[in-house]
Amino acid sequence: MLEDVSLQQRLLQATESLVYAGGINATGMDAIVKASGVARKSIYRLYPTKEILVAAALRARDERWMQWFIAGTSAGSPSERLLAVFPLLRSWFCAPDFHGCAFINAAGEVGDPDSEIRAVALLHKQRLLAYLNELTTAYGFAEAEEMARQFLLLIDGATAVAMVTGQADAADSAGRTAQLLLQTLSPSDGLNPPQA
Amino acid sequence: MLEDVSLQQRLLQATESLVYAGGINATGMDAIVKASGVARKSIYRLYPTKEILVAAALRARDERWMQWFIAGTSAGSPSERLLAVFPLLRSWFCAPDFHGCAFINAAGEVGDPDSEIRAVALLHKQRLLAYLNELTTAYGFAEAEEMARQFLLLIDGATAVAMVTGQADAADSAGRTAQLLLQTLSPSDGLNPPQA
DNA sequence: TCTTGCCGAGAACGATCATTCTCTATGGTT
DNA sequence: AACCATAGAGAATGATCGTTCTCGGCAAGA
Repeated sequence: MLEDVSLQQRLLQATESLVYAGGINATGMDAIVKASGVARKSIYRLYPTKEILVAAALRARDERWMQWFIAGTSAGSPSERLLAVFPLLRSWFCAPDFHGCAFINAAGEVGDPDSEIRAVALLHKQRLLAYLNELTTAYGFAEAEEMARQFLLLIDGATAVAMVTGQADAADSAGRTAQLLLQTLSPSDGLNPPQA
Repeated sequence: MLEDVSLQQRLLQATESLVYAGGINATGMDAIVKASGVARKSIYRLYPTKEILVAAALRARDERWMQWFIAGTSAGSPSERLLAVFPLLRSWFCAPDFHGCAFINAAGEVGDPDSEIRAVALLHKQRLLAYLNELTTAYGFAEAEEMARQFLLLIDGATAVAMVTGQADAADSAGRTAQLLLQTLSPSDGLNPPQA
Protein backbone atom coordinates (compact mmCIF):
# COMPACT_ATOMS: atom_id res chain seq x y z
CA MET A 1 0.00 0.00 0.00
CA LEU A 2 2.85 2.34 0.76
CA GLU A 3 4.36 1.06 -2.45
CA ASP A 4 1.18 2.05 -4.27
CA VAL A 5 1.72 5.69 -3.48
CA SER A 6 5.25 5.67 -4.77
CA LEU A 7 4.13 3.83 -7.87
CA GLN A 8 1.44 6.37 -8.61
CA GLN A 9 3.83 9.23 -7.98
CA ARG A 10 6.42 7.78 -10.35
CA LEU A 11 3.74 7.22 -12.97
CA LEU A 12 2.10 10.62 -12.72
CA GLN A 13 5.41 12.43 -12.57
CA ALA A 14 6.73 10.70 -15.69
CA THR A 15 3.45 11.24 -17.54
CA GLU A 16 3.39 14.89 -16.59
CA SER A 17 6.96 15.50 -17.73
CA LEU A 18 6.59 13.71 -21.04
CA VAL A 19 3.25 15.29 -21.87
CA TYR A 20 4.46 18.75 -20.90
CA ALA A 21 7.61 18.43 -22.96
CA GLY A 22 6.24 16.76 -26.08
CA GLY A 23 2.48 17.10 -26.12
CA ILE A 24 -0.24 14.60 -25.35
CA ASN A 25 -0.64 12.75 -28.63
CA ALA A 26 3.08 12.62 -29.33
CA THR A 27 3.67 10.88 -25.99
CA GLY A 28 3.21 7.16 -26.37
CA MET A 29 2.47 4.63 -23.69
CA ASP A 30 5.81 2.99 -24.42
CA ALA A 31 7.60 6.17 -23.40
CA ILE A 32 5.52 6.46 -20.22
CA VAL A 33 6.23 2.84 -19.32
CA LYS A 34 9.93 3.30 -19.93
CA ALA A 35 10.26 6.63 -18.12
CA SER A 36 8.18 5.67 -15.10
CA GLY A 37 9.35 2.08 -14.69
CA VAL A 38 5.72 1.11 -14.11
CA ALA A 39 4.36 -1.90 -15.94
CA ARG A 40 1.61 -1.49 -18.51
CA LYS A 41 -0.69 -3.74 -16.54
CA SER A 42 -0.30 -1.58 -13.45
CA ILE A 43 -0.91 1.59 -15.40
CA TYR A 44 -4.18 0.33 -16.86
CA ARG A 45 -5.27 -0.99 -13.48
CA LEU A 46 -4.91 2.48 -11.97
CA TYR A 47 -6.08 4.50 -14.98
CA PRO A 48 -8.23 2.62 -17.49
CA THR A 49 -7.41 4.89 -20.45
CA LYS A 50 -4.62 7.20 -21.51
CA GLU A 51 -6.93 10.18 -21.36
CA ILE A 52 -7.75 9.47 -17.73
CA LEU A 53 -4.07 9.01 -16.95
CA VAL A 54 -3.15 12.30 -18.58
CA ALA A 55 -5.97 14.06 -16.76
CA ALA A 56 -4.71 12.66 -13.46
CA ALA A 57 -1.16 13.77 -14.27
CA LEU A 58 -2.43 17.26 -15.04
CA ARG A 59 -4.33 17.32 -11.76
CA ALA A 60 -1.09 16.46 -9.99
CA ARG A 61 0.66 19.24 -11.85
CA ASP A 62 -2.10 21.66 -10.89
CA GLU A 63 -1.48 20.77 -7.26
CA ARG A 64 2.26 21.26 -7.47
CA TRP A 65 2.08 24.40 -9.57
CA MET A 66 -0.43 26.09 -7.28
CA GLN A 67 1.65 25.23 -4.24
CA TRP A 68 4.71 26.69 -5.93
CA PHE A 69 2.79 29.79 -6.94
CA ILE A 70 1.27 30.34 -3.51
CA ALA A 71 4.59 29.76 -1.78
CA GLY A 72 6.21 32.36 -4.03
CA THR A 73 3.54 34.98 -3.30
CA SER A 74 3.02 34.53 0.41
CA ALA A 75 5.48 37.03 1.90
CA GLY A 76 4.96 40.71 2.58
CA SER A 77 2.11 43.13 2.32
CA PRO A 78 -0.80 42.50 -0.07
CA SER A 79 0.71 44.77 -2.71
CA GLU A 80 4.09 43.11 -2.34
CA ARG A 81 2.45 39.72 -2.74
CA LEU A 82 0.65 40.83 -5.88
CA LEU A 83 3.79 42.28 -7.42
CA ALA A 84 5.86 39.25 -6.42
CA VAL A 85 3.90 37.31 -9.03
CA PHE A 86 5.94 38.58 -11.93
CA PRO A 87 9.52 37.98 -10.76
CA LEU A 88 8.24 34.53 -9.82
CA LEU A 89 6.97 33.99 -13.36
CA ARG A 90 10.26 35.24 -14.71
CA SER A 91 12.19 32.61 -12.81
CA TRP A 92 9.82 30.00 -14.23
CA PHE A 93 10.25 31.26 -17.79
CA CYS A 94 14.02 30.93 -17.39
CA ALA A 95 13.83 27.28 -16.34
CA PRO A 96 15.44 25.03 -18.98
CA ASP A 97 12.35 22.88 -19.44
CA PHE A 98 9.86 25.75 -19.53
CA HIS A 99 7.28 25.16 -22.24
CA GLY A 100 4.37 27.43 -21.40
CA CYS A 101 1.31 26.69 -19.31
CA ALA A 102 0.68 22.95 -19.34
CA PHE A 103 -3.07 23.51 -19.11
CA ILE A 104 -3.32 25.97 -21.97
CA ASN A 105 -1.15 23.63 -24.04
CA ALA A 106 -3.35 20.65 -23.18
CA ALA A 107 -6.61 22.50 -23.83
CA GLY A 108 -5.21 23.78 -27.11
CA GLU A 109 -4.28 20.29 -28.26
CA VAL A 110 -7.50 18.52 -27.30
CA GLY A 111 -10.39 19.18 -29.65
CA ASP A 112 -13.23 17.52 -27.77
CA PRO A 113 -14.79 20.12 -25.44
CA ASP A 114 -16.18 17.39 -23.20
CA SER A 115 -12.79 15.82 -22.63
CA GLU A 116 -11.75 15.33 -19.03
CA ILE A 117 -8.45 16.98 -19.92
CA ARG A 118 -10.25 20.19 -20.85
CA ALA A 119 -12.12 20.02 -17.55
CA VAL A 120 -8.84 19.82 -15.62
CA ALA A 121 -7.50 22.82 -17.52
CA LEU A 122 -10.64 24.78 -16.67
CA LEU A 123 -10.36 23.78 -13.03
CA HIS A 124 -6.77 24.97 -12.88
CA LYS A 125 -7.68 28.41 -14.22
CA GLN A 126 -10.56 28.62 -11.77
CA ARG A 127 -8.28 27.75 -8.89
CA LEU A 128 -5.67 30.28 -9.98
CA LEU A 129 -8.35 32.94 -10.38
CA ALA A 130 -9.75 32.16 -6.94
CA TYR A 131 -6.31 32.59 -5.40
CA LEU A 132 -5.71 35.85 -7.25
CA ASN A 133 -9.08 36.92 -5.90
CA GLU A 134 -7.81 36.30 -2.38
CA LEU A 135 -4.81 38.49 -3.07
CA THR A 136 -6.77 41.37 -4.59
CA THR A 137 -9.38 41.14 -1.86
CA ALA A 138 -6.66 41.27 0.81
CA TYR A 139 -5.33 44.35 -0.92
CA GLY A 140 -8.70 45.95 -0.36
CA PHE A 141 -9.87 46.71 -3.85
CA ALA A 142 -13.47 47.66 -4.32
CA GLU A 143 -13.54 45.60 -7.50
CA ALA A 144 -11.30 42.80 -6.41
CA GLU A 145 -12.80 40.28 -8.80
CA GLU A 146 -12.23 42.43 -11.84
CA MET A 147 -8.68 43.06 -10.71
CA ALA A 148 -8.09 39.33 -10.26
CA ARG A 149 -9.35 38.66 -13.78
CA GLN A 150 -6.93 41.23 -15.14
CA PHE A 151 -4.05 39.67 -13.24
CA LEU A 152 -4.99 36.30 -14.70
CA LEU A 153 -4.87 37.79 -18.19
CA LEU A 154 -1.43 39.21 -17.54
CA ILE A 155 -0.13 35.93 -16.17
CA ASP A 156 -1.43 33.79 -19.01
CA GLY A 157 -0.44 36.36 -21.60
CA ALA A 158 3.11 36.54 -20.31
CA THR A 159 3.33 32.75 -20.14
CA ALA A 160 2.12 32.31 -23.71
CA VAL A 161 4.36 35.03 -25.11
CA ALA A 162 7.36 33.68 -23.22
CA MET A 163 6.76 30.20 -24.60
CA VAL A 164 6.45 31.26 -28.21
CA THR A 165 9.19 33.87 -28.24
CA GLY A 166 11.48 32.43 -25.58
CA GLN A 167 11.83 35.85 -24.02
CA ALA A 168 11.52 35.70 -20.26
CA ASP A 169 11.17 39.48 -20.01
CA ALA A 170 7.53 39.10 -20.97
CA ALA A 171 7.12 38.75 -17.21
CA ASP A 172 8.65 42.20 -16.72
CA SER A 173 6.21 43.86 -19.10
CA ALA A 174 3.32 42.15 -17.36
CA GLY A 175 4.73 43.28 -14.01
CA ARG A 176 4.84 46.88 -15.15
CA THR A 177 1.25 46.70 -16.32
CA ALA A 178 0.27 45.21 -12.97
CA GLN A 179 2.08 47.95 -11.11
CA LEU A 180 0.12 50.48 -13.08
CA LEU A 181 -3.12 48.73 -12.16
CA LEU A 182 -2.19 48.89 -8.49
CA GLN A 183 -1.09 52.50 -8.62
CA THR A 184 -4.18 53.68 -10.43
CA LEU A 185 -6.96 51.71 -8.83
CA SER A 186 -6.27 52.42 -5.19
CA PRO A 187 -7.77 50.30 -2.46
CA SER A 188 -11.18 51.45 -1.40
CA ASP A 189 -10.29 51.90 2.28
CA GLY A 190 -7.18 53.99 1.70
CA LEU A 191 -4.86 51.41 3.21
CA ASN A 192 -2.05 49.80 1.25
CA PRO A 193 -0.79 53.00 -0.37
CA PRO A 194 0.01 52.75 -4.09
CA GLN A 195 3.72 53.46 -3.68
CA ALA A 196 4.24 50.23 -1.74
CA MET B 1 -1.09 26.46 -63.27
CA LEU B 2 -4.26 28.27 -62.33
CA GLU B 3 -5.49 24.93 -61.07
CA ASP B 4 -2.40 24.66 -58.90
CA VAL B 5 -3.40 27.70 -56.91
CA SER B 6 -6.88 26.41 -56.23
CA LEU B 7 -5.47 23.02 -55.31
CA GLN B 8 -3.05 24.54 -52.86
CA GLN B 9 -5.76 26.72 -51.37
CA ARG B 10 -8.07 23.76 -50.85
CA LEU B 11 -5.25 21.79 -49.28
CA LEU B 12 -3.99 24.52 -46.97
CA GLN B 13 -7.50 25.54 -45.94
CA ALA B 14 -8.47 21.97 -45.04
CA THR B 15 -5.21 21.39 -43.19
CA GLU B 16 -5.58 24.62 -41.27
CA SER B 17 -9.14 23.85 -40.20
CA LEU B 18 -8.43 20.30 -39.13
CA VAL B 19 -5.24 21.17 -37.25
CA TYR B 20 -6.86 24.13 -35.54
CA ALA B 21 -9.87 22.09 -34.46
CA GLY B 22 -8.19 18.87 -33.39
CA GLY B 23 -4.48 19.48 -32.95
CA ILE B 24 -1.54 18.59 -35.14
CA ASN B 25 -0.81 15.01 -34.14
CA ALA B 26 -4.46 14.04 -33.90
CA THR B 27 -5.00 15.12 -37.52
CA GLY B 28 -4.14 12.30 -39.89
CA MET B 29 -3.26 12.53 -43.54
CA ASP B 30 -6.36 10.51 -44.34
CA ALA B 31 -8.52 13.27 -42.89
CA ILE B 32 -6.63 15.94 -44.81
CA VAL B 33 -6.98 13.98 -48.04
CA LYS B 34 -10.67 13.48 -47.47
CA ALA B 35 -11.44 17.04 -46.39
CA SER B 36 -9.41 18.73 -49.10
CA GLY B 37 -10.19 16.39 -51.99
CA VAL B 38 -6.51 16.50 -52.92
CA ALA B 39 -4.75 13.26 -53.73
CA ARG B 40 -1.94 12.02 -51.50
CA LYS B 41 0.49 12.11 -54.36
CA SER B 42 -0.27 15.76 -55.02
CA ILE B 43 0.08 16.65 -51.36
CA TYR B 44 3.52 15.10 -51.08
CA ARG B 45 4.61 16.68 -54.34
CA LEU B 46 3.79 20.12 -52.95
CA TYR B 47 4.87 19.53 -49.34
CA PRO B 48 7.33 16.68 -48.81
CA THR B 49 6.40 16.07 -45.16
CA LYS B 50 3.44 16.63 -42.92
CA GLU B 51 5.40 19.08 -40.78
CA ILE B 52 6.13 21.23 -43.81
CA LEU B 53 2.48 21.06 -44.85
CA VAL B 54 1.29 22.11 -41.40
CA ALA B 55 3.82 24.92 -41.30
CA ALA B 56 2.58 26.15 -44.67
CA ALA B 57 -1.03 25.97 -43.48
CA LEU B 58 -0.11 27.98 -40.39
CA ARG B 59 1.63 30.57 -42.56
CA ALA B 60 -1.58 30.87 -44.57
CA ARG B 61 -3.54 31.29 -41.36
CA ASP B 62 -1.09 33.96 -40.19
CA GLU B 63 -1.77 35.85 -43.40
CA ARG B 64 -5.55 35.65 -43.08
CA TRP B 65 -5.61 36.36 -39.36
CA MET B 66 -3.40 39.43 -39.64
CA GLN B 67 -5.51 40.77 -42.49
CA TRP B 68 -8.64 40.25 -40.41
CA PHE B 69 -7.01 41.91 -37.39
CA ILE B 70 -5.70 44.87 -39.35
CA ALA B 71 -9.03 45.34 -41.12
CA GLY B 72 -10.80 45.37 -37.76
CA THR B 73 -8.49 48.01 -36.30
CA SER B 74 -8.08 50.38 -39.21
CA ALA B 75 -10.83 52.92 -38.58
CA GLY B 76 -10.76 56.01 -36.42
CA SER B 77 -8.17 57.83 -34.39
CA PRO B 78 -5.11 56.01 -33.03
CA SER B 79 -6.74 55.57 -29.63
CA GLU B 80 -9.93 54.29 -31.22
CA ARG B 81 -7.93 51.82 -33.28
CA LEU B 82 -6.11 50.57 -30.19
CA LEU B 83 -9.32 50.13 -28.23
CA ALA B 84 -11.10 48.52 -31.17
CA VAL B 85 -8.81 45.52 -30.63
CA PHE B 86 -10.86 44.14 -27.79
CA PRO B 87 -14.38 44.17 -29.20
CA LEU B 88 -12.79 42.56 -32.25
CA LEU B 89 -11.32 39.84 -30.08
CA ARG B 90 -14.66 39.37 -28.39
CA SER B 91 -16.38 38.68 -31.70
CA TRP B 92 -13.68 36.12 -32.46
CA PHE B 93 -14.09 34.42 -29.07
CA CYS B 94 -17.81 34.07 -29.76
CA ALA B 95 -17.28 32.29 -33.07
CA PRO B 96 -18.52 28.69 -32.88
CA ASP B 97 -15.21 27.19 -33.96
CA PHE B 98 -13.02 29.39 -31.75
CA HIS B 99 -10.28 27.34 -30.16
CA GLY B 100 -7.68 29.82 -29.00
CA CYS B 101 -4.65 31.12 -30.84
CA ALA B 102 -3.62 28.56 -33.47
CA PHE B 103 0.04 29.52 -33.06
CA ILE B 104 0.13 29.23 -29.29
CA ASN B 105 -1.67 25.90 -29.60
CA ALA B 106 0.80 24.68 -32.21
CA ALA B 107 3.86 25.85 -30.30
CA GLY B 108 2.47 24.26 -27.15
CA GLU B 109 1.99 20.93 -28.87
CA VAL B 110 5.33 20.72 -30.65
CA GLY B 111 8.23 19.82 -28.40
CA ASP B 112 11.15 20.32 -30.77
CA PRO B 113 12.31 23.94 -30.47
CA ASP B 114 13.89 23.79 -33.94
CA SER B 115 10.67 22.73 -35.61
CA GLU B 116 9.52 24.83 -38.54
CA ILE B 117 6.12 24.99 -36.89
CA ARG B 118 7.59 26.76 -33.87
CA ALA B 119 9.32 29.18 -36.23
CA VAL B 120 6.00 30.05 -37.87
CA ALA B 121 4.43 30.66 -34.46
CA LEU B 122 7.29 32.95 -33.52
CA LEU B 123 6.98 34.81 -36.80
CA HIS B 124 3.27 35.35 -36.22
CA LYS B 125 3.86 36.90 -32.80
CA GLN B 126 6.60 39.09 -34.23
CA ARG B 127 4.28 40.29 -36.99
CA LEU B 128 1.49 40.99 -34.53
CA LEU B 129 3.87 42.86 -32.24
CA ALA B 130 5.19 44.90 -35.15
CA TYR B 131 1.66 45.92 -36.09
CA LEU B 132 0.81 46.82 -32.49
CA ASN B 133 3.96 48.88 -32.53
CA GLU B 134 2.62 50.81 -35.49
CA LEU B 135 -0.57 51.51 -33.58
CA THR B 136 1.14 52.66 -30.38
CA THR B 137 3.64 54.70 -32.35
CA ALA B 138 0.80 56.40 -34.25
CA TYR B 139 -0.78 57.17 -30.91
CA GLY B 140 2.38 59.05 -30.00
CA PHE B 141 3.61 57.21 -26.96
CA ALA B 142 7.11 57.95 -25.79
CA GLU B 143 7.56 54.26 -25.03
CA ALA B 144 5.57 52.84 -27.90
CA GLU B 145 7.45 49.54 -27.93
CA GLU B 146 6.77 48.82 -24.29
CA MET B 147 3.13 49.68 -24.79
CA ALA B 148 2.93 47.36 -27.79
CA ARG B 149 4.40 44.51 -25.74
CA GLN B 150 1.79 45.10 -23.06
CA PHE B 151 -0.99 45.04 -25.64
CA LEU B 152 0.38 41.76 -26.96
CA LEU B 153 0.25 40.31 -23.45
CA LEU B 154 -3.35 41.39 -23.05
CA ILE B 155 -4.35 39.94 -26.42
CA ASP B 156 -2.70 36.58 -25.88
CA GLY B 157 -3.85 36.41 -22.29
CA ALA B 158 -7.44 37.08 -23.21
CA THR B 159 -7.27 34.54 -26.04
CA ALA B 160 -5.86 31.84 -23.79
CA VAL B 161 -8.31 32.48 -20.97
CA ALA B 162 -11.24 32.58 -23.39
CA MET B 163 -10.20 29.24 -24.88
CA VAL B 164 -9.83 27.45 -21.56
CA THR B 165 -12.85 28.95 -19.81
CA GLY B 166 -15.09 29.59 -22.81
CA GLN B 167 -15.87 33.05 -21.49
CA ALA B 168 -15.72 35.63 -24.24
CA ASP B 169 -15.79 38.46 -21.72
CA ALA B 170 -12.09 37.91 -21.14
CA ALA B 171 -11.81 40.38 -24.01
CA ASP B 172 -13.71 42.96 -21.96
CA SER B 173 -11.37 42.69 -19.00
CA ALA B 174 -8.40 43.05 -21.32
CA GLY B 175 -10.06 46.06 -22.91
CA ARG B 176 -10.51 47.76 -19.55
CA THR B 177 -6.86 47.18 -18.71
CA ALA B 178 -5.89 48.61 -22.09
CA GLN B 179 -8.07 51.66 -21.52
CA LEU B 180 -6.30 52.23 -18.25
CA LEU B 181 -2.94 52.02 -19.99
CA LEU B 182 -4.04 54.63 -22.51
CA GLN B 183 -5.53 56.93 -19.89
CA THR B 184 -2.51 56.80 -17.64
CA LEU B 185 0.39 56.83 -20.04
CA SER B 186 -0.56 59.83 -22.12
CA PRO B 187 1.05 60.46 -25.47
CA SER B 188 4.27 62.42 -25.21
CA ASP B 189 3.18 65.23 -27.51
CA GLY B 190 -0.12 65.93 -25.79
CA LEU B 191 -2.20 64.98 -28.80
CA ASN B 192 -4.75 62.16 -28.72
CA PRO B 193 -6.31 63.10 -25.39
CA PRO B 194 -7.06 60.22 -23.03
CA GLN B 195 -10.82 60.66 -23.20
CA ALA B 196 -10.92 59.76 -26.89
C1' DT C 1 3.71 -24.33 2.81
C1' DC C 2 0.31 -23.17 -0.23
C1' DT C 3 -2.20 -19.62 -1.90
C1' DT C 4 -3.50 -14.98 -3.51
C1' DG C 5 -2.62 -10.82 -5.63
C1' DC C 6 0.53 -7.09 -7.17
C1' DC C 7 4.18 -5.83 -10.21
C1' DG C 8 7.71 -5.75 -13.97
C1' DA C 9 8.85 -7.30 -18.63
C1' DG C 10 7.32 -7.84 -22.82
C1' DA C 11 4.63 -10.30 -26.57
C1' DA C 12 0.38 -9.80 -29.23
C1' DC C 13 -3.55 -7.33 -31.27
C1' DG C 14 -6.08 -4.50 -34.38
C1' DA C 15 -6.07 0.16 -35.65
C1' DT C 16 -3.98 4.07 -37.41
C1' DC C 17 0.10 6.67 -38.55
C1' DA C 18 3.17 9.07 -42.39
C1' DT C 19 4.88 7.90 -46.56
C1' DT C 20 5.37 5.60 -51.10
C1' DC C 21 3.63 3.20 -54.97
C1' DT C 22 0.38 1.72 -58.73
C1' DC C 23 -3.21 2.51 -61.85
C1' DT C 24 -6.35 5.35 -64.57
C1' DA C 25 -7.91 9.42 -66.64
C1' DT C 26 -7.68 14.05 -68.10
C1' DG C 27 -5.98 18.15 -70.53
C1' DG C 28 -2.65 20.76 -72.80
C1' DT C 29 1.54 20.73 -76.06
C1' DT C 30 4.24 19.20 -80.12
C1' DA D 1 -2.17 11.51 -83.20
C1' DA D 2 1.47 10.92 -79.83
C1' DC D 3 3.09 12.58 -75.57
C1' DC D 4 3.69 14.01 -70.97
C1' DA D 5 2.91 16.10 -66.63
C1' DT D 6 -0.91 16.48 -63.36
C1' DA D 7 -4.49 14.74 -60.53
C1' DG D 8 -7.68 11.50 -58.16
C1' DA D 9 -8.39 7.01 -55.97
C1' DG D 10 -6.64 3.85 -53.28
C1' DA D 11 -3.53 -0.22 -52.22
C1' DA D 12 0.83 -1.32 -49.90
C1' DT D 13 4.49 -0.61 -46.32
C1' DG D 14 6.66 -0.45 -42.14
C1' DA D 15 6.25 1.87 -37.93
C1' DT D 16 3.80 3.17 -33.94
C1' DC D 17 -0.48 3.78 -31.58
C1' DG D 18 -3.59 2.38 -27.32
C1' DT D 19 -4.93 -1.62 -25.21
C1' DT D 20 -4.97 -6.47 -23.67
C1' DC D 21 -2.81 -10.75 -22.57
C1' DT D 22 0.81 -13.97 -20.89
C1' DC D 23 4.34 -15.21 -17.98
C1' DG D 24 7.59 -15.26 -13.93
C1' DG D 25 8.92 -13.44 -9.59
C1' DC D 26 8.00 -11.78 -5.11
C1' DA D 27 5.79 -10.65 -0.84
C1' DA D 28 1.91 -11.03 2.54
C1' DG D 29 -1.69 -13.92 4.83
C1' DA D 30 -3.70 -18.65 5.65
